Order: sequence, then C-alpha cells, then structure tokens
Amino acid sequence: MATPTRERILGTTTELFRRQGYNGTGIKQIVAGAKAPFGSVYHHFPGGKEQLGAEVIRASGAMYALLLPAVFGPAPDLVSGARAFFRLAGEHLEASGWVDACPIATVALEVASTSEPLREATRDVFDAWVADGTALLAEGGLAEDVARRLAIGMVCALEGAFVLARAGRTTEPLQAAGELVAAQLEVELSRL
Amino acid sequence: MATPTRERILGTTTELFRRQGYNGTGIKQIVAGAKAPFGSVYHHFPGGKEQLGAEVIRASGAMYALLLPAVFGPAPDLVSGARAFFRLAGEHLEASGWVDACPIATVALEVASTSEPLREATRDVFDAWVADGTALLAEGGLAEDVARRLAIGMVCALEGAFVLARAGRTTEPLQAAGELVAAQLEVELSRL
DNA sequence: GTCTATATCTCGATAGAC
DNA sequence: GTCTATCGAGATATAGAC
Repeated sequence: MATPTRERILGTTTELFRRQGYNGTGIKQIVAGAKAPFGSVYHHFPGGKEQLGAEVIRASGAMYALLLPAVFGPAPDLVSGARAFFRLAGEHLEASGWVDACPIATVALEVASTSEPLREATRDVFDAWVADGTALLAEGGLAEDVARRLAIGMVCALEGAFVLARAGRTTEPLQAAGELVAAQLEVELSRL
Repeated sequence: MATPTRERILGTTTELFRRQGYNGTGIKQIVAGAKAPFGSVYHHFPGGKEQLGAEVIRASGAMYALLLPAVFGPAPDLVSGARAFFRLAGEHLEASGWVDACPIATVALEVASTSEPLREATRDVFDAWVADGTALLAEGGLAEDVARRLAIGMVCALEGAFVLARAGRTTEPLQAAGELVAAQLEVELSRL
C-alpha cells in the first residue's frame, strides 16, 4: 500500500512493456496504471521515457536472472533443470494469457536500431544472463567454452520459443526448444 | 521505375517494420519512403495500417520461406545446410548494420497481445516455416515427430539468436544457436 | 487512381501552482 | 514532491478536388 510512486511507475511500465512493447506504451497509460500524477514521471525520471525504459529493462533483467538458480538449484541435475525451466516458462506463459514471456525481448527488438541507450541496456541484460548460465553449466563440469556456447543457445532457444508461443498461443515451441537444449546438454555431459 | 505504387508501399513498410517495428513506424514515414501520396495507402489498403501490416507480414513470410530450399538445396547434407543457414544469417545481419534479421519477429511480439488479425498473420507465417522445415528434415529420413520438433527448435534458435545478436551487435549468438541445432540434428541422424 | 488538405486524436514533454 | 493544464508535434484517418 505504501509503495512509493517511483516504484509503482516502474512496476506498471514493466507490465505494459511486456504486453505492448516500448513504442506501444504511452506515458499517460503508465501514470493511469500506476495511479500517479503525470508530472511524477518527469520528476523521478528527468530523462523522460528513455530513462524510464532503461531502468525498467535493467530491473527486469535482474529479476529474471534470479529464476536461473531458483529453478536449477532444486533440480537433481542440469538436464532436469533445463527441462524444468522450459516447462515452467511454458506453464507460466499460458497461465498469464500468453502475455508473461520475456520482459525485455519486445523492447530489445524495437530499440536495437533506434536508441543506443536502450539497446545497450538490453545487451547488458542478455550478457548477464549468459554469464550466469555459463557459470552454472561450468560448475556442472563443462569446459568454459562449451558452457558458454550452451548458455547462449539456451537463452536463444528460450527467447525464440517465446516469440512462436505468443504468436501461436501454444506451448509446443517451449517444449521443442527445451528438448533441444536438454538433449544437447545431455550429449555434452556424457562426454566428460 | 515502373513499380506500382502499391508494391512500393509494401516494400517500404517491410523495411521500416524490420528496423522499427509496427508501432514505431508511421504512415507518413511510409509514404515518404515509398514516394507515394498519403491517400494512396487508404486507397490500396482500405483497412488502414492494420491491413497493410497484415499483408506485409504474410508477404515477408513467403519471401523468407524461399531461403530454406535456397540454402539447404545446394548443401551436401542436412547438417551442413543447417550450419550454412545460421552462418549466412549472421553474415547478412552484420553486413546490413544489424538491421536485417527476421522481418516479422519484432511485429509478432508487439502485436501478440494487442491485435488479433496481426497476431494470426504472424502465427500463420511461423506455422508455414515450421511445416516447410519439417518436410525438409523428414525428406532427410527423420521421423515426422522428430522432424517437427527439430524444425521448431531451429526456428526458435534462429529467432532468439536474432534478438541477442541485434542487441549485442555480434554474430556469436548465431554461431552458438547454429551449433546447437546442427549438433542435435547430427545426433538424430546418427540414430537412423 | 492520384494527390492535397484537413479533422481529430494522442503523443512526449514542460511550466508552474500548491 | 505532488499534481494540473497545456504546449507543439506527430499520429491515423477522412473528404473531396483533380
């Protein structure tokens, strides 16, 4: 209840970006959803929509990074962890009415050629995810270069699966992409 | 030079969608790029921006579907074809200044929760790509269900790699995703 | 079919009262 | 720090001359 205005703005913007992207989301819509006065956006984010967008991207990225240890931690092994990750992502996406996929992919594609500050924010988030994933797989015994290659592959497969899943309203892409990653992970682990 | 107005509008819109997405592209910008009068858009596309967008999505999808046989056809085998596909995609993306990736992914994410006609258009394109890919892999001897799973995985890996590559201005995701698909394809083919 | 002018709306952003 | 009023620019779409 006592949520600060600034936090409410960030939260509402995160949700709207996920649903409509950056260009599709207006500041008036943001303040309406956050129940904040219009001027608050420019008080808390003097850089305007672009600064707000950059902060949302970085905060969302940090939140989602927590999912990696949260799902892989309890899993008995890396292959089970990978399967669980894609399965949970699919279940969550469907339960949310095909909205709650990756919080930054839409924005990443929109701004990649139109805003350098925002592009750099999305790049930093993906880099951090890949670094975390690489560390996780390397702890499982994989060589550093193999771990990095598979970590990138996992993020790519997940992001692409979200695109197809939201377009087709089906979890089949999540299953196929998860199977692809898990199977290849199994092959690499069997070589140790 | 004698390009019909309608075709010029479609071509310019395709290019702008790829760079800025659906919401980031204005009709004024489209007619300026196409050197067409403003009213022509509503003459040729009475349904306005949404109809124009749907036609662009379907036409772009059909164009890109031709790349599959074009790249896999000359390749000596499926695994080489897959590697070539991802390598060529990366080279083309970099040569275009990190603009020319998937022509519809950005729009697909933007409209997935905001426009049913446009979402259905992107879904149909992805479905067609998956069907073509499945047929290609099945001709190579894979069972229908395995072929479909790998075809979906290939499209997912490619789409996701485009997201990371455009954000990071690097072809590394294309390489990693291509390697993931090629390696798994090799595993499945070795089982025959 | 081509093209111009304009209507109506919403955008991001600012100024300034409180 | 909170909130309102408003600006100028841009959006989509329409009307109607040629």
